[in-house]
Amino acid sequence: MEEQFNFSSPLEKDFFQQPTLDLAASLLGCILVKETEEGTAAGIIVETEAYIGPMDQAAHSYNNRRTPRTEIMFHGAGLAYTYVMHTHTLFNVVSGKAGNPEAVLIRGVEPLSGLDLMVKRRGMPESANLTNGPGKLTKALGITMSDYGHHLTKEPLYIAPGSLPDSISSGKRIGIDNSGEARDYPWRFWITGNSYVSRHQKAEKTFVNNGGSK
DNA sequence: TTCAGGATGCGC
DNA sequence: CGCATCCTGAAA
Repeated sequence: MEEQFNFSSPLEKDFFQQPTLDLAASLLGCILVKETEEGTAAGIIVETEAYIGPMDQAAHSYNNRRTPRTEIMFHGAGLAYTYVMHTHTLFNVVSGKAGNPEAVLIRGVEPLSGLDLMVKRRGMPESANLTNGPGKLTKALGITMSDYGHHLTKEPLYIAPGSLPDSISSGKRIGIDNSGEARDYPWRFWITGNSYVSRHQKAEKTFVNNGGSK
């Protein structure tokens, strides 16, 4: 029998309008859903990084660099920015006002449903290794370059509200060692202690929530 | 630990 | 053309 998944409705456009650093933190705990003909897979976002193009040397859109690849980042918050690095597709949520090329990279998710599909796509048994990295989670969820420019408020690729994390940590971003002083910006956010975070690193700050839901 | 894979962008 | 990159899996 076909399994049915009922997530909350997708987040609305307004959710994505917040400042990029706030959005990067707010996305933690939210649910990333991808529907394909093979089935639906979804995961809880547990790790993000902010890229603020105009002044961020680590961003593809640094200094407002505008190319076919970065073009979508100029078209407003809530769009999907996917790109290929070596052999892997990476997924970002565009943020900022139209004309400001900013985005949030999704670096880790915790499987929530469609686990069998993720195992099949990754060709390995269930473990944190399934989705604990930006290139791994796109493969597990079935996110590809065909999702480039899709608005994340609707099927087949969307973000739904989840639960508020108990604690959020922040620190330096990963893999940008040749980006001048931007390499040290504390623009990486993760759910404290979650095992689907891509790399363990000392937190510069930790924020504990008091309760509530989102 | 090193290294290849291979899309994209940039500089020569 | 050569080289670097918001990465990953396999080899040594």
